[in-house]
Amino acid sequence: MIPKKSKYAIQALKCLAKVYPDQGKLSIAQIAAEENISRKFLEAILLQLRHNGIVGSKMGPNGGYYLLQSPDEIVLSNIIRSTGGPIALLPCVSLNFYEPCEDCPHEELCGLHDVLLEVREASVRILSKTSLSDLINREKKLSKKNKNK
Amino acid sequence: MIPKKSKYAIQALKCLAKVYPDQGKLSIAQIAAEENISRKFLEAILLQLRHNGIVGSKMGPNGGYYLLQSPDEIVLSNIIRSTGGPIALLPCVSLNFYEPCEDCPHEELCGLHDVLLEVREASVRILSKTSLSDLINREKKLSKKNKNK
DNA sequence: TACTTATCCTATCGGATTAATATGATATAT
DNA sequence: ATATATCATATTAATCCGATAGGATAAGTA
Repeated sequence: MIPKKSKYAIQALKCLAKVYPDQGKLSIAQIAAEENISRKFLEAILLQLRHNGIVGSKMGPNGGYYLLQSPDEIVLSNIIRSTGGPIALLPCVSLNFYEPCEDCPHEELCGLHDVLLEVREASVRILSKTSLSDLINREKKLSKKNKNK
Repeated sequence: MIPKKSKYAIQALKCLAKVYPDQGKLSIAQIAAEENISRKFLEAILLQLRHNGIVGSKMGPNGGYYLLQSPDEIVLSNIIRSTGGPIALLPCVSLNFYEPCEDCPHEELCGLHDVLLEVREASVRILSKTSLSDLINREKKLSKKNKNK
């Protein structure tokens, strides 16, 4: 499971992506209201995203946050990792939260390790080819599909 | 991430699978020693696996635990679920730990939900086709590969 | 300059979960 | 009977997560 932090980060970035081209900038308060996220918690999240080079910010009146890359360059795997969310099912197969199993003499001989590597690769494959733009497009399609009913 | 409980369960069942055909039975103490797992913790885990119909047990001297199905019928997804390990990345896409997102008006219109469903399906596809026998076979292959070096 | 608006930053809190233990009851071989 | 093993429930200690507090800093505006 990924933490709420990662989920909120994705939601917030989706908001920023929607206003991207026109020097799109939104304040914490605006995003928090739009997505029903605790204002203070979101503040911490956006700060972290800034430290990870995903968003930029401007202080003062009329300030706010904005994307540093185009919405189709920002992919889910990157967002999840930048906010401390693990993708792998065990630390021993995690890229960013790697920790060896105690008493596993040879990781390379462990069958479970081997299978869970495959699982991680399958997950990352999907998450790293899905960008913010893709997310938005998906929602457009889903909404069309739903109207036809 | 899955809890250690699930990982230990898989290790313990792999032990039982290795002694399966000949009315294979092992005591908690034997498994705990073999796999370096806390004896008492393992006890709780095996109890849970019994309640989930995966192993059977016999009390008293010469007692112990044994598999109730053949090792190639017991798959990883089942073990993980039986020990409380979530596979999905968010509760809203989990089969066994489902919880709707608060303030997500229509789950079916959520792009993230849509993507994470794909991720879960990819993961489950692998985990539900990998049995204890497969795990053991994998380890044999890995060990051969390693000798050739 | 004074004031207001917004981000920056660090510290902290309560609650939940996790991994592990403790304790004693129950069953079954010899 | 006694020793050996599982059964069952309760408790602990540590960690993590989601959220909050409070003040510092920067930038626009009158």
